[in-house]
Amino acid sequence: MAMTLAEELKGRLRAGLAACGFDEAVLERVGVSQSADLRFGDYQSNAAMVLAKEAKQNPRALAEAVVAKTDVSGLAEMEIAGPGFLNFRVLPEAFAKRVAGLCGDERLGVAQVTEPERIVLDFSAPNVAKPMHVGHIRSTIIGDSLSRIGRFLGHEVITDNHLGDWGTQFGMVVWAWKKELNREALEADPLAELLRLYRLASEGGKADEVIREACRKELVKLQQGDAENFAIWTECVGYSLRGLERMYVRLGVEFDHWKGESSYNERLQRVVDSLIAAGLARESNGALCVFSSGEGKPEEDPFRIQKKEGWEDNPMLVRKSDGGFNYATTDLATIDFRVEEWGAKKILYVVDHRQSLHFRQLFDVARRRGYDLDLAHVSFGTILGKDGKPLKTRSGDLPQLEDVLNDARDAARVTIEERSKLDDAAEKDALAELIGISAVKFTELSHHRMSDYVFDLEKMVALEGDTAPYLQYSYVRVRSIFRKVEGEVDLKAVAVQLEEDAEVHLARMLVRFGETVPVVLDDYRPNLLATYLLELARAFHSFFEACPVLKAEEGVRNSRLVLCDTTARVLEKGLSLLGIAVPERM
RNA sequence: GCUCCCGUAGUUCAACGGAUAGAACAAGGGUUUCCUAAACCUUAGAUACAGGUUCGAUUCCUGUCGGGGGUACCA
Repeated sequence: MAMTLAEELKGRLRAGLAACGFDEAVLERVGVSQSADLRFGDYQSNAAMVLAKEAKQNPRALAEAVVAKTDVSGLAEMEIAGPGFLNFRVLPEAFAKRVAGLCGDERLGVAQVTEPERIVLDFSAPNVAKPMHVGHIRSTIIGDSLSRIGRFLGHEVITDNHLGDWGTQFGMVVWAWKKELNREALEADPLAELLRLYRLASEGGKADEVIREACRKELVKLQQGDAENFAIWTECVGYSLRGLERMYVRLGVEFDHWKGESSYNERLQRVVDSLIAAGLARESNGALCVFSSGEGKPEEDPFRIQKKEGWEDNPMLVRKSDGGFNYATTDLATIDFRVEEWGAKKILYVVDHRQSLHFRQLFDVARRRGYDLDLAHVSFGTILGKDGKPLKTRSGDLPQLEDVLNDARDAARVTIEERSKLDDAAEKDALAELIGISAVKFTELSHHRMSDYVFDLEKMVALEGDTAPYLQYSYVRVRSIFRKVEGEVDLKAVAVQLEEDAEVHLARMLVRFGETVPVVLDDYRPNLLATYLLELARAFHSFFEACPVLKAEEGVRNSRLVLCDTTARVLEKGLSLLGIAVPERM
């Protein structure tokens, strides 16, 4: 029922085209989109240019005919521009009507999807043996935001933290644990001791093949059910989970499930058996592998690769020559589980783009096993240092996430001391935590997920410009107005009137919320929502400077209060979809 | 070698195939007896290169150059 302005205009335009004699099939392809530049109106359509070409007519002549037959009265003014664009300039009263509608609308103009999907969202997935580092924020923050947006749009989203609790790093930790564990250190600071053990094995393994081999053997023993290794593993996981939970609480991220790789252990043999039975896997160099299906061109085949000698096989290993399983096996078992137990129709993996080949192989094998599933790798770029080079996971020198969050909080605390209106120290501390973490999250979400991301803590916590605090501040400014309103105002009964440019523009931005949120899921791009919110906040701040609210004559005042209230609600909702909360004062 | 991703102002980032490529930071100039100046207003400044498709290309295709990733027992 909540039709957006773009949809309403599209309907009017199609009716006009029908009146010009175009048939249904043609009308289906006609769209109306937001204009990038307001000089060309609010919305535009290229229908006349497209249709004129097909009908071999003059586009501007066709446009003239369409304008004559299209009724946009009460909604917009139509004009023809450039090579034949149909531009719609929305009338202030139409915006006013829309804003009044938002006033009583819980969903703020965002329609529910007509066909809800059951979507499994796999994100964050840190390794359990190590503390979270900055490299984990992309998946965690993007995934969390996508889950919130998916749910708001009406999808059934199942979030799952697919912990790395069963891989090679555990062979390393177990090996080092047996050799070097310091019980006292473990009791004093379990995560630090676990990290020490991991590094010991990691560094040792780099230099010494014997150590690498020993670690692999410990892993195989663990995976085959060795009691001692399992006991060590259980203890390690317990410590790690407590540390991880603390981070997720701070980040405000929750999961429906924490099903780590280990929970699929008993399924692995079955997966492998079924692959063999289906003729999909065979042995090669001691390992069990899935090879190319032979369909398609070799350069598009994830199982083929060209080396100097020509095209060679590039198989996916499902069992190593030492008998251990690897994560391809686990991922296949995980797909089985998600389909069988959760009825998944779609699975999204929010994972680093470096794993794209793995996912291409995985998805192809799933297809060959007969699944008709929508599988998507929501990949993202690398985190870079200020030198422009990737922060390498293996260096061991990545800043830990906890330190980053603390630094952000502390930087926010300094700014608060300088500028805040608050005086209570505890309140300032809480605000610092909120603003610091919001700033980190928003920095992440305002970037296109595919671009490499320069990690610059100073800029992240600068707290000015295109940042979360800018948005939060605009919310605070609105709330401040409402604390000073005298008397009760029934906003739903107000006649909204838009006179000033700043009012019209703010209304325009408010109305666009309903057109913005749904497109985020088209290509899994929270940054589109982040960008929209910045633009909305900018419109509000300009309005705030140009249009006094409380001092205005009552009718104007009430109309502006509606704009203010709707702005606050859209900001609050939009930020919450990004996983960011708003303060009442700052 | 093959393959995937990325090349946009000095810097960090935007831009469903649309019109004169938007912001922010940094730089310059202004705004506060007035609802929170973490703000507003304002001045400068960019699509790596060469072709192609198109009425129209930052966007799609081809090639070149540059950066990063992946390329069988790591995840």
